[in-house]
Order: sequence, then structure tokens, then C-alpha cells
Amino acid sequence: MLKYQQIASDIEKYIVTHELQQGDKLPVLETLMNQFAVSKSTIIKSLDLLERKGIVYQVRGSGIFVRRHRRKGYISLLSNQGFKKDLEEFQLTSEVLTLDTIKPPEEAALNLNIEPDEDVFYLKRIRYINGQTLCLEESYYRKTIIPYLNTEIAADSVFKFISEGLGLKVGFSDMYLQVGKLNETEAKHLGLKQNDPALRVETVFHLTNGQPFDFSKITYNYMQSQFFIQANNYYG
Amino acid sequence: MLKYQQIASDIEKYIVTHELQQGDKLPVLETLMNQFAVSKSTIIKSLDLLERKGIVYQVRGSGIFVRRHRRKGYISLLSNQGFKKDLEEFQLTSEVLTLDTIKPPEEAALNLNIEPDEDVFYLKRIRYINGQTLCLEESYYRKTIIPYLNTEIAADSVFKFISEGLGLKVGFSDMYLQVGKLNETEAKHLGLKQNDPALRVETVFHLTNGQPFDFSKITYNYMQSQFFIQANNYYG
DNA sequence: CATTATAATTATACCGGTACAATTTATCAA
DNA sequence: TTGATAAATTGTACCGGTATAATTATAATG
Repeated sequence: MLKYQQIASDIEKYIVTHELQQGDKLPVLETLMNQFAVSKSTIIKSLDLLERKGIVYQVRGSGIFVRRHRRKGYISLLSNQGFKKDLEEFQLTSEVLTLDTIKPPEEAALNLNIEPDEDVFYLKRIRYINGQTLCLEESYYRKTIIPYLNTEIAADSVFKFISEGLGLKVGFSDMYLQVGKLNETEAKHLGLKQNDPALRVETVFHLTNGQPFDFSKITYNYMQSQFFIQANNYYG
Repeated sequence: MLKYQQIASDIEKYIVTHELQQGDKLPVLETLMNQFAVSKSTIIKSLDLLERKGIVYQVRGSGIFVRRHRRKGYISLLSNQGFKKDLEEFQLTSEVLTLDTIKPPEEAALNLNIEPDEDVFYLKRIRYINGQTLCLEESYYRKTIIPYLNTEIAADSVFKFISEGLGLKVGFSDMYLQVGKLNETEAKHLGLKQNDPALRVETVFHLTNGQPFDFSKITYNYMQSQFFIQANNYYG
């Protein structure tokens, strides 16, 4: 692990274990420099990372402060790890409905920017949170990039397998949100009624090198889904 | 404007005017250094900014590439300028229903982290996109920070006034999303039916110094609202 | 021709420095 | 006590350097 990542992780742990709250002040830059025995630029890089993750904010001339929101039980839309990570405090399980190698349907081929004859894994599953249906998910993984998958992995965490098992690095993702009404199939799977509200999220996941490797369509159970987003304003 | 911001803005303009597409390669760092006649670190800062804005991605050993999604007509949830900016291509108007100075209701006081007897502006408006209802919005602005507002400003863009008129800098925001069903009032305002799907977004906006200044509750018309989010993965 | 080893390219990590701008604190005058 | 002024604090902009890791291009090998 790189120095600046390690330091960021240490500071984050410190904030959590010491239960620092929104607005609490961290030691000044120079103190942190000495404490971690690294140069100024490295500390700055750590803090910038923490700022992007929404954990601190920095105020010129004043200090470095903890950023923390109060609400619990919300799923982060931004840490694109398939939210397995954010909900560790909850019971999160999956029921795999389908796992097949297929030729991608048109919309998947378009979003993955691949030829229609390239093989993809098609995974369909229902995800449960504390025993309740959370969402219905359909994913298309490029076999060129993810050569292997099985139902065990699919029932646990595909993203964990991709990063830890395959050593691939997830880079960025484009998400598209829409609200509509559940159709009959969705309603049945989620245990809701037809025409109930539906939040649909389509995501294209890319590796750090820019390759798209996963296109997924998720329909959320509106009863279970509360999301939060921490945004920074770079448009000053 | 700072050097690195100016350079970032220039590169962004270049991408747009030359219609560069996803995956197109930009000149290498050293070329950019010479071209803009600045040091390496300044160019890196510019590119980091563009990366956070979701405009480029960088691949070590390979190059700097354009990041662009294909779908049009989606509202960005992240550039927290009250989306006036993102939808400039559309006709966006507002009808002000209420603008009053009041004592904040409990949830507003909680989210703004203020005393219940501190004065706030209460603004309620309907926003239209191309003549159709886009959302119903209720906002609470702290008068200590935003001392003045009128219906003209409210009908145009409060955020524009805050930054350009008052010289305040918007820093970060916490957003909470939920899906549910419209109640009677909401349905009437949005021209929809009761129990139709509703996307509700609550946001707490902060200045760069961490002060919360605006708590807003928005209910979107599900027929009009398509959102996109560009996410980066800092959790490597 | 495919595969492997080697070299060149390219972005990133990390260092340490000066100058500066925003904020906070201390000082002083009214 | 208040309000203005000056000084100290603190993060940010920008410079320019070395070393390194990931990727890509090239050369060598079978």
C-alpha cells in the first residue's frame, strides 16, 4: 500500500475509533507531517483523498475538519463496490436466479461498447437486506475480462472476486437513474405490487484503464432503499 | 482564476469544441507542460481536477483519455449548482409559490444544525422543464448567511445569486434519496396522480468553510427525471 | 509467425522548497 | 466594551527535482 493511502486509512480509522463528529478539528498539517514523518506533499495527498471520499474538508487559514453525516442506514451510491462494503453492518444476501454465458442483448453491447457476438456472463439475482428484498439485478460481464464466475461467487460478491481474486482494479462508473412503475415480473420478484414505485439504476463499470467490463440494471424495492451521496463542488 | 483551474477549463473547452469522444487520447504530460508553460505539478493538478469532474481518466504508463458518456438529457446529481447549469440547453423556469421569513421547522433546524429560533427564508417553488413540471421544491436558507432574497432571484437561480451576488462559495453537500408515492398535494402541484411514483431528495448544502446554509426537499416528477452520476473509485 | 525478453514511453509517488491568501488571534485606539 | 488594525496561524498554489510502476513498442528468440 502506498504511503499516502496508508496515512489516509490511518486518519480515517482515527476518526472512527475516536468517534469524531462533523466539524471536529484534526491536527494541523505540520503536526501530521511530523507525526507520520513524511513530506508536506504526501500529507496533502492523503487529505485530498479523504476529502474526495467525503471524510474531511479543509479550510484555508483555519484547519482540517471532520465531515460526517448523521443519518444511518443509507446506502452510498458512490463507492461503487456493489454496496457490499457499505452495508457490512447489515445482513446482505443474494439469491442467484440465472448465471449463463450468452451473447449480449443490444443495450448491453451498446453500453459495454462491444460487438454483439462477444461472450458475456449474464447474471440475474435478487438481493436481500435483513431478509427483505432489496433489489432485482441483471448484470452483463465481459468474459474477455472476467473469464470465470460461478454461483458461489455470484451469491457472495462479484466485485470482491474481481479485485481480490482476479487482481483487477475498478476505476470509474457511469450511473443512470430513473423512477417508474414496477412491471408484473419485477413486482413478483420483489414481493411488491404491479405499478408500485420503482427506482431503476443502470451502471456501466470501467476498469482503471477505461475498459468497460460490467453493465448492470438494478430495480430497487422502494420500501428498502434509501441512498446518500456526498458531493463536492469543483465548479468554483 | 488560478492557473490550474484556467488550464483545466481550457482543456475541457478543447475537448468539447473538438468533439473528442470517450477513449480519445490527450497530449502527454510533457507536451501539456510546454504548451501551457507551467510546471509538471500544475498540469497534474489540472488533470486531477478534470478527473474528479469526470471529464478525463488517467492511465499510468499509457496516457490521459477523454471520459464521456453518450446519453443526453440526464440531469447530473453531482454538480450541486441546483442543476441550473447542467440544463442550460433546456428551458428551465420556476414558479415561486412561497417566499417567507420564518422560524425553521424541526427537521430543517436539525439538518441545518441551528437553533429553532434562528430566522430562515422559506422558499417553495415548482420548477418546469420545457413547460412540463420537473419538481416541487422546498428550501430553507439561513438568514445569517443569506441575508436577502426576493422572488425575482428565486424565480431565476438562488445559487447564482449566492455565488455571484453575495460572493459566497459553495463547498460540499449531503444528499439523501428516497422513493415513495406522491401525496395529494404533491400530485396536484406536479400534475400527476396521488400514489404515483415519487423521487424525494433532501440535500444539506454547505459553504467551503463547512457551514450549512441551505436545506432543501425536492420531489421530482418521475416522468421528467432522469439522472446521471459519474463515480470514481477511491477505494483501491 | 508467435512468444518472450528488452527498451522506451508515460503517469505517479514522494521529496522539499518559496510565496501567498484566508482565517484566526492579539493588539491597540476610541 | 467595541471596533479597527496588525500579527500569527494555517492551508494552498506553484515550482522543479529523482525514483518508480505500469504500459506500450521494439527487438530477440524459438
